[in-house]
Amino acid sequence: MPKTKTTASAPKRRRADAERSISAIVNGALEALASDPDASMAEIARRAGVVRATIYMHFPTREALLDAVMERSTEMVAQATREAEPERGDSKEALERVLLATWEQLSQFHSVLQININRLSAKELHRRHLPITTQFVPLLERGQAEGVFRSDVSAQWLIAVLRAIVHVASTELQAGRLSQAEVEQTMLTTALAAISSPQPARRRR
Amino acid sequence: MPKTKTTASAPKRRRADAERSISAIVNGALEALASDPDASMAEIARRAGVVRATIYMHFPTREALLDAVMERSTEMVAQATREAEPERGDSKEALERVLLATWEQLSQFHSVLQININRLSAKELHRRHLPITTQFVPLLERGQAEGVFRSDVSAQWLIAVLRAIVHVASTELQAGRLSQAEVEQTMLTTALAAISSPQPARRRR
DNA sequence: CTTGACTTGGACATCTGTGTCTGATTTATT
DNA sequence: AATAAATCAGACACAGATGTCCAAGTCAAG
Repeated sequence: MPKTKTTASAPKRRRADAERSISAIVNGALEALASDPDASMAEIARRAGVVRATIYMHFPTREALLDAVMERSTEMVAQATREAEPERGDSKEALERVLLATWEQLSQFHSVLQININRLSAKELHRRHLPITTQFVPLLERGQAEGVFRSDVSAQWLIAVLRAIVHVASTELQAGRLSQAEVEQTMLTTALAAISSPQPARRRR
Repeated sequence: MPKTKTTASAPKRRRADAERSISAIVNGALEALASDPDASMAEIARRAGVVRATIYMHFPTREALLDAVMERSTEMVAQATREAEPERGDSKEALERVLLATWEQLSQFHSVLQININRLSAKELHRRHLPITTQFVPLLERGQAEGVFRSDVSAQWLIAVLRAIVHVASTELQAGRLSQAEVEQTMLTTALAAISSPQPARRRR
């Protein structure tokens, strides 16, 4: 019985061990590329506990594998973002919540991001990040409408800035120039400062 | 060959055409790497109007050439920064002035930066950027002392944030998501917002 | 002008990585 | 147990890049 309530539009019926291999490969790739952005297919295969030819059984080319890796990465971040419920509650709090959630994921994937910055055009990169970035749009626009986030620049720009700040926080942490303890706070205050609407006479409570 | 580590302070007496070749090569490399971060030595030679072997006459290895390219790039940015006089005048104005100056340079070198992000460790990268970054320190610390820039985070962090913002502005411009006209203003306001000291009880008049 | 530094053009060896193929073997499914 | 799918192990062709080398020619400097 094809109990195929599987994923997207292409439910290839594969054997169970094939499925296992595929995820082992993608995981291995993730692992290998994290430590070396130019990791070869051989190295990836090694980490996946698989022979190189097996990779080509499922991914016609290296590019295809990288695509799969990227899709998986973005999906995980998108998932985490979604679970942080960007639409719920106070704008600022929601933003902090979501930033923290994506933040944790990003540490794993910052090298994959680097890879994709290099191999994809800026346009393509942007397109593939949509599953993540689009989730921020309603949040930011709501905040803008409420006067909480600044409206003199586009929501798109705010998103770009946020991403940059999260990324730089990750970098500074890894470089040891920020301690584990202070990163999150630092990141959040800076992010908030960067996108908050200038307060002519806002009263804190 | 007892080649003692020749730094900038060891001006080998070369013939005039050698000097010419060297700068042609570095320029060609800059040009080639800008359009393709993985440009081969052959491609670089072609752009420099030189034969491949000539490159090896002056740079023992590809890495050495990349180092030279990087040094030149950072020196140019450092120069532009210096000329913007980071220490002069009102903190905020000085910062804007300096940011605009480096901003113009960065558009040329953002691909070189990418290359170095990949080939160098974060520590090494940071070290080589010192000629630029150190120039920001006095400016930012002065601003912090004046209460203009926020002091609840380190000046180092502020620098990292500024760099990220400049970089993202460059990216957004190239992607066409910001117009030539609005980039600079957007960048400046965001940068200022990100690092300005929070006004706890600023009163409107 | 003469010498030596520099460049050219090309050949060459070497290396690394990708992608293909094949035959033997294991494994999942029915 | 039978069958087909998947993996393994290893060889192979191919491409591209790096770095070396050399013989001949060109150019700058004394």
